[in-house]
Amino acid sequence: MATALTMASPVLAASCTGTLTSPLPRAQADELSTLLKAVADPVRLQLLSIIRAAVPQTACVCDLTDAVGLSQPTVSHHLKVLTGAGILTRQRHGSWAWFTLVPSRLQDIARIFNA
Amino acid sequence: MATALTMASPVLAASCTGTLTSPLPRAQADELSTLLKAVADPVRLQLLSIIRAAVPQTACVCDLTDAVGLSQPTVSHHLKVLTGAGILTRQRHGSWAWFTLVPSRLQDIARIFNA
DNA sequence: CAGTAGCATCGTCGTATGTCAATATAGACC
DNA sequence: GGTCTATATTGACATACGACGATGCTACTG
Repeated sequence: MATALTMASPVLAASCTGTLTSPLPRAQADELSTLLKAVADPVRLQLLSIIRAAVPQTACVCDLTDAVGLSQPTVSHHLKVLTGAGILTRQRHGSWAWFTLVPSRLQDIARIFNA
Repeated sequence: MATALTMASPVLAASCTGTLTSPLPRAQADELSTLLKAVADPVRLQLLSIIRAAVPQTACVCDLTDAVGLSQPTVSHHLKVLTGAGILTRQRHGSWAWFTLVPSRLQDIARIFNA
């Protein structure tokens, strides 16, 4: 029963997410809400803020697990949601998984409410 | 069991919602996510887009109910969530309830991901 | 004072979501 | 190969959320 949001690789277009300037058709509203739901969670906001503050905007799961004080599977789940929304990218270096911010994706969200 | 989000009058500070520039404490992440959850729903995005497109950025429940094709109680519920988040204001004129956009509140959301 | 129209609230139901323990997988190192 | 470490997946559970029908509440209208 994996929803689009829970899939690992990005399933949302990296651009063309739309704005609120004109009445949204339901399909586009669904797409936008999927992106917004990804960031509408306190833990995921914390994870994003931590990764964003890192020198290269990158962090591994173990660091993040310690930072938010939740179990490793839970953190892994949240990172999967963010990755599925195209907000993070995942890279394996050895045993570690490094998650990197996709700034343009955050701009997409900002643009929804700016335009 | 009314949560903060379901209350009618705005319960979130109209400003000072924070950004992702530095690691967020959990309390602030909760506050931010409450605001974001309000807009992370396809129906509420549609409602906002419709109100935003209106000439004075205002609409009544009956118009919105027709536009999104859901029951009146459901639309009323969504409007309550948006009002509780400070994104809409409610005004009764006679029998009608007019909901008006609060543009600064949308800017608050944009600012989270711009900064 | 009815009666009606517009909106809000209540109670309920099905589904989605967040969390964890347990387990599986992948890679490093001996 | 065997073991340990880091991460991912699975299954189960409690809670939150979105939808509706039924009902309550106002305010206009006769």
